[in-house]
Formats: sequence, C-alpha cells, structure tokens
Amino acid sequence: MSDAADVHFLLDGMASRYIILADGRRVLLGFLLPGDFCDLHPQLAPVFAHPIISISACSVAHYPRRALAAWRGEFPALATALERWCLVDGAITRRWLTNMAIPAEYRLAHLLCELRTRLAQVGQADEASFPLFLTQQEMGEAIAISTVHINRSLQHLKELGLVRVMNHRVFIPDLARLESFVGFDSAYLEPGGGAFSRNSSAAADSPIQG
Amino acid sequence: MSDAADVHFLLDGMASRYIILADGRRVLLGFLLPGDFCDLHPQLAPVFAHPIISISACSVAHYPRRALAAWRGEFPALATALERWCLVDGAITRRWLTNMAIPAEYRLAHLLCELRTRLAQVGQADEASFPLFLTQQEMGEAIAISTVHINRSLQHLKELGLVRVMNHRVFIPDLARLESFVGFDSAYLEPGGGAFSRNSSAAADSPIQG
DNA sequence: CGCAGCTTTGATAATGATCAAAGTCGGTGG
DNA sequence: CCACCGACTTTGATCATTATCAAAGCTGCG
Repeated sequence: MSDAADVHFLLDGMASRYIILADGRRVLLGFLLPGDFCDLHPQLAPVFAHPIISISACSVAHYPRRALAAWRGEFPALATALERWCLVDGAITRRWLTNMAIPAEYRLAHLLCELRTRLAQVGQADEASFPLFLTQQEMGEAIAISTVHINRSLQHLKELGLVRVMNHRVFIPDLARLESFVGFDSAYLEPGGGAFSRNSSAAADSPIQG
Repeated sequence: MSDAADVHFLLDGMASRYIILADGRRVLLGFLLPGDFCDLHPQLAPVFAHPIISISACSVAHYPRRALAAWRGEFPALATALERWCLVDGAITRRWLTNMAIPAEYRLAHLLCELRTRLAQVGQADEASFPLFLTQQEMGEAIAISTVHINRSLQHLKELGLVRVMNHRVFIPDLARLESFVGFDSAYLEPGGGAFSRNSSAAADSPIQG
C-alpha cells in the first residue's frame, strides 16, 4: 500500500512513537493524534526514525515525500504547518523530559491534562471528558512508571476527586482543579496562541512552573 | 548588544537550556555546544523558548532573524543545516527521555558518551578524553538525579575503570568498553552518517538498544 | 463457559532522595 | 605567605518513592 518514501499523516485514532530497551521494556516517546505528521523527520535522516504503533484503530493519509518537499516551496502555509508541528512535537518531548523530575502521580495527571488539551484542539475532547484507549501498562511506558504504580497513582487521583474513568473515557469533574494540581499550562501546545497563559495561577504546591 | 530578534549561534563554550520547577529545582533540558543554534525555535513561537545559561565561558554570534529567514530561501545549504540541527536536537531530547527509564549510573555514563561524541564532532574531544566544566549538581539537573547520587554513581563508574576525572577533564581508558557498557550508539547524533551503527554489539547487559 | 488481557491488591526489595556534616581546593585579602 | 571563605565534593545515615513479585479479581468475547 504505502511506500516507505511516503509521509504519513494521522487522520483518526491514536498512535505512539516508541523504542525498545535492551531488557525488552518498551518506552513510549510521544503520542500521535489526528492531524499529526507521523514521520516527518526521516525524510532527512532515516536513522532518526522511531517505530510507531497504533494505540487505537487509526486511519492514515500518505503523501509522496517528493510532492511534500515540492509543496513546501509552493505553499508557504504548508511549510509553516510543518514547522509548527515540529515545534509542538519538540515542546511536548521537552515537557515530558521536564516532568521526569516530578513524582509519578503528578506526571500522570499532567499526561491526562496534555492529552485532553490536544484532543480538544482536534474536537475530540471537551472540558469534562475525553476518550482514552491506553492500558495502564501503556501509560506506564509513556511516563516511565511501573504498571502497578500507575494503577495506584491513578487510584489516588480518583480518591482526590480529580478524575474518574469509565469505559475508555476519562471524566474530569473540575478541569481547573486538575490543571492547577499539576501546574499544567497549555502554552507549549499552542504555538499560535498568545504569549500569556490562561492558567496563570497554579496551586502553590503544584510541581511545575515556567 | 544583541537584539531579542536575533538568532544566536554558539561559537565556543558550553551552554544549557533549562526550566525551573515550582519547588525551585532546576531541570537542564539539553546542552549547547559550539556550532549549535541557541534559539531557532522562538522565531515562530516565542512561547516555546526555554531560558539558557552558560556553563562555561561562551562566545556567541548573532544574526538578525530577518536575514536568516531570507537566507533560508537563498541558500538551501543553510536551510538544510538548520533542519539538521532541529533534527539532532530533537533526537537528543528523545534519547534523554528514553534514558529516564534506565538506572542513574547508566544515564550518567550515557551522558558522558554523548558529550564526548558531540565534542569530537567539533574537534574538542578525542577517543581518550574531553573537557567537562559541569559541576556534579549540574549533571544531576541534566539527568534528574540528586547531587549526592551523582557523586556515588560517578564513583562507581570510576571503580569500574570506565572513566577518570582530572581538573575538568574526563578521561576514558577504553571508549569501546564505556560505550558498550551503556549500549551507546552515536547514530542519533550523526544525521549525515550511514543508516547502520558502528557500535553494533552492545554488551548483553547494557540497558539500551534500538 | 472459559480463556485472555487487563486491573487490582498485598508484601517485599531496591533505587534514589534527603539531611547533616566533614573534607577538599582554589582564590582572595590581610 | 597564611588564613579564610565560598563553592564543590565526599561520606554516612535514614527515609521515601517506586519497582518487583505473586496472586487474585474483572470483563469482554469467542
């Protein structure tokens, strides 16, 4: 079907970039949501490619690389879109890295905030809930936490009344409270957005700022 | 001197991108070595900028952003260089993220391997040694490990005979052994390089592969 | 029904953080 | 030249977070 020389673009579903460690463990390096380019980078350097798995059923569009390269000159808007995605992708990765310094429970809450915001950007989430087809094991692989500990962290978030989960859907009774709990600021996900965040006052004990 | 609208380019020294957590801790998100662009991204989205500190005395060149933008069309090679740097930068960040899943000692060893390779690329390291002006605290901030634990991990690497440190210089008695210890593969740092790694056989117990 | 995959729970172990204090070293001022 | 100071490193002791192991409950599905 699709050629290795194509560029892929996720239309629907959820996928993830990953890497396998020597001991067999898998590390998820990011999630791809509808609208994201799957493999932009490899056009310059195949060696950078990370394999991708689908998390839920996905539909994908693919364009010949050559055409894409040509379009970049012809349609500046496309070039901007590509660059924009590179930037957001990089910002997300740096945020994940930043979050490795905060405790498991916060990292999990942050992941949920991030996914909700990104899904909302593509019309698949609102303030109160969003679909999530990750297993707890996959969540663990994404934020470098054992499955057992994910389970306990999630339970604690539930006990705190910050989230609820029902058949593959996360419910958030009070989004502002959840976001303030982790000090979540969506600025890094909104390159077009203003330079100032809405979420200006995080809780005094929330682990992130900046 | 330099205008906020300039693009900066590190000529000499070492600098680091960082973020400050709510509890005051600092997280280093990457190191900038000679030849690296300091703040390419912000031209599209100021909100993504992470502050930068100099680790050692640095010299920096700055170009007006507008000129750079213009040059991109005019000189494809420059455009390629910029993209190349974006890719390497992203690859490094993803590798750091990957490494958060492996134990402290390996993470530290990996950082040393990475810095050596990058410094070698700009003629500031050879197989046996390289200059390093990081304090142990800064190393800890880079790989999310407490200062005390960095000290102990480093000591252990010394005991294993993998590294030695003398006045701001890291000595590596046997580079192949150190790299195989962590399963270090420099492919992600060499976008121009072949698709296959030289370092094909990592030690059976090394924590990274792929 | 019964299996497979996922979640949940309990118990124990390991990694790494934190706290406190002492030791080293280079530089600076008297 | 020496004493002191500040920044960094090292050590010891204790604590916390998180991993690991093992087993039992769930749940959807063939």
